[in-house]
Amino acid sequence: MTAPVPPAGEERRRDRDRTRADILDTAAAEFAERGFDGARVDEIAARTRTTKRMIYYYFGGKKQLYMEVLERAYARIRAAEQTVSVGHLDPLTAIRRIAEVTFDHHEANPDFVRLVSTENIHNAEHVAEMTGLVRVNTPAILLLDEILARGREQGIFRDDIDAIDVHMLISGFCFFRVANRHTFRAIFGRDLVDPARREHYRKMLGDLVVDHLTALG
Amino acid sequence: MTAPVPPAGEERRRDRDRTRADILDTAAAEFAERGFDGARVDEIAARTRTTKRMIYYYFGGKKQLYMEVLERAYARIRAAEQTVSVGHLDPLTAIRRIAEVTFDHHEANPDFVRLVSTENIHNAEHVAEMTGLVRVNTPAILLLDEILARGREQGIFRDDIDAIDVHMLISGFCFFRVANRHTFRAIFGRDLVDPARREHYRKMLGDLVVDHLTALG
Amino acid sequence: MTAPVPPAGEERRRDRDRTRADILDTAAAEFAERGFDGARVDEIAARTRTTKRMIYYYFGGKKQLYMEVLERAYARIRAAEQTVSVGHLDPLTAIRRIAEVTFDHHEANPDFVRLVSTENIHNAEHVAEMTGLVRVNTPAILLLDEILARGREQGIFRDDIDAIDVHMLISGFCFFRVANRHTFRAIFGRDLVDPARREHYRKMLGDLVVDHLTALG
Amino acid sequence: MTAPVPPAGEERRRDRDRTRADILDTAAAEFAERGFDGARVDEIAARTRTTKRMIYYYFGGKKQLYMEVLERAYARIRAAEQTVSVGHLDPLTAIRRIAEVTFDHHEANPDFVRLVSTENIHNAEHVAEMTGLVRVNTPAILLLDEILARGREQGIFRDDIDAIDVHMLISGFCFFRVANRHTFRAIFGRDLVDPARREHYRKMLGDLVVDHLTALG
DNA sequence: AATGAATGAGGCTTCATTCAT
DNA sequence: CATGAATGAAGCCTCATTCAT
Repeated sequence: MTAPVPPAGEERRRDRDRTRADILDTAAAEFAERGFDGARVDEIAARTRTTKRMIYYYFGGKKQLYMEVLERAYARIRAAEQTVSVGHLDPLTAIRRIAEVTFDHHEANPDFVRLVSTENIHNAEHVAEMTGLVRVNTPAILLLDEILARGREQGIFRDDIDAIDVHMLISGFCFFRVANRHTFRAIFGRDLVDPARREHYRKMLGDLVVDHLTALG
Repeated sequence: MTAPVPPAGEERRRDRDRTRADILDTAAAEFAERGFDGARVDEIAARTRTTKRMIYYYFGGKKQLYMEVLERAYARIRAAEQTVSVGHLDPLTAIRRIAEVTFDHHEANPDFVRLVSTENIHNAEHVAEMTGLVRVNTPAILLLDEILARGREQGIFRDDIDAIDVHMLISGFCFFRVANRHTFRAIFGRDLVDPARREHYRKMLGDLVVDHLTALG
Repeated sequence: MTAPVPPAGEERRRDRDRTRADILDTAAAEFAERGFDGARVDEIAARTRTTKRMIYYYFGGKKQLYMEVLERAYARIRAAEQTVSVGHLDPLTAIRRIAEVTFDHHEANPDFVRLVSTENIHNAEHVAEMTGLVRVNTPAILLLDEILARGREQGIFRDDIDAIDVHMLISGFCFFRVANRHTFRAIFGRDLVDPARREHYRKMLGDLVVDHLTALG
Repeated sequence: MTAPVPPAGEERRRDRDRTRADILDTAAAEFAERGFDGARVDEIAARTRTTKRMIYYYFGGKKQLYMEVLERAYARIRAAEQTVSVGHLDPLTAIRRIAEVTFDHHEANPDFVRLVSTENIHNAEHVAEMTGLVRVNTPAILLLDEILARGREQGIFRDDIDAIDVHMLISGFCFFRVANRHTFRAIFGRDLVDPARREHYRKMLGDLVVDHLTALG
């Protein structure tokens, strides 16, 4: 009875979503590559399957496009964090695991790092407008909080460092290594992202955090 | 009534230097505030005692002006580092002192931090062209190197971390705290540069470095 | 529970008419508010129960929509004029009555005034295409003509002023008061449409016409 | 001793002024022809000796250009009015003279009329921003005021009509005749600006004002 | 009869830079 | 040594309209 009529609506929606995603991917690359002001809407359009007009049709403008790119980038890093389950690990191992995941994600997503750098040059004015980012990011803190609490209960962690401090320490290390890679290399002659040194820095970060947390304070 | 005959050559040179310095100061603020692409030559000129034409006259263009700004910013931070004399201090105290000086300089010079962020968005292409920067920056590494060597001799420092790693660790911490202040605050609700938390982070950095260097590795 | 079977044809037609009327009302407001070039098809659609696509479906385009709006506006003002019956009045009273009706209609329909202003900026090119407008407007002149004739017969009206001149005089007064209200107020500080001055101007117009028509010429 | 050096500065200024005037003239024509929203910056530029860029250099933007056009148009009509000296004329003749001057100026400057129509479509928002227009326009009222006062003293003018009312009456007549010329012609078949009818309307206006002012009220 | 998605053409504006003296 | 005037190229965005079902 029900003829296999092409599900026009759905197919269109899929097209629409694909086009949007295409634009978002391209825009993410362009914004990461050149920053907000350096990025060109024409260039994004040219690297896309569609036309410049579609950017305005789907996103409204350069700024809104940038904001969706940024929001998606944050969502992804937090999603990656959520995949690690550390509930069953002892505090030391758990904290090391989190450091490693963060390290890996920054390394794998230099564009995310560059977007965040760009956003800070703009004083986080766009992020400030994104209600929802707080919600998306708090799980990361809650997780650390729980691990730190367990560590303190066991008497192995100092107690003058809170979850946000640990997050800053880990993120700062990972972020700087990727974000400042270029000036660092130009000035000190060392490529912080050289694969040959990857394990060294990955371990260094874990040690660093553990050494500090387990020190006497 | 009788005006003193102007000692033409010298006074002109002084004028020239003053104008250049005026432009450089203004440009530093503008580039730090908005990044390279966001900065406007017109805006720099407007905030200056002179005219836009002079920027081209003295510097050649936006890019060259930016490069001089950047070069001066690096020279200043390294000069600050050179003022500390740690030769007479024991390795632990010396390394703590260096961390503090770096911490203080980043805090006091957020514009430097923003310029370096901007430069990294541009893949350090300008810094790469600045041949003198390596020379200006190596003393910082040499100093650390000497301290680390002393510490290792005394058997109190681990030996799998070199001077550049320590520099990265210290700079990364100080840099992130200032550079990512805005997104961090928007997302986690904590102002990393809040004066009330200044001592906490300053001590945290020192502990961090020392805890790690003195751990067993 | 049992929905009444829709009398398809008629109901559809009614739907159609309602949608058309909805669009026309909204478009009238938008064109009056912003002029032809300032009006936005998107905006009209947004203020409507239907979608932009329907505007093209029912009217063909912006220009045709504008023309229907204009035609309807003219039809309405002339219809209002037809409601007054002055055949039984003496010429003086009749002419005063017509002046008042015109005055009232302009005051009550500033949108009509603005549409006509807009149309004149376009050199009445649309009105010129509207073949029916002449027919719809001649009764107004014929009416005046008849009154003037009676007045002249009675020896109370001068004879160097014809019906079209009187119409121009009355319309001009009423039109200017509404159309140029804004510049007049900005420049001379007087709101010509202030309710407190309404009777003054309404009487002034009647006097004006009568004084002139009954003068010796 | 003083060589006839070309007065560079002055010459340049003259060039500048000529270019500005060229743009203003062209813009006045374009804005009058098509209204604010219908006018095209590109079109103005094309009809000019210079380029589109110069419009932004000299005026800042479309809106500012429009405002300067409008301001100049008002200044000109008031300047024309100031050229008539009516102090020595008896009130009746004086008021007739003013009506004629106004009539002539509207006829000679249809662009002024169209600009004012356009401005009213925009609710006089630009005129409202022009401080100074009030000052430029009040002399016209003061002049009328003085004539009306003299007429009343002599017992020949009614006293329920003030200077602003008279100005409205005269302007309204002149303005409508030019502004609504096109719709009027399309609908009633009469060209109000036909030279053959010029004297008729010019006299009609004078009579109208005088008949009304000298009526018993 | 009705509609959501798409779009080519053109709009206004801004930028770093150079010209001409 | 210094400068006011000028500008080509490119930027972001909006418009009325049509496509494809």
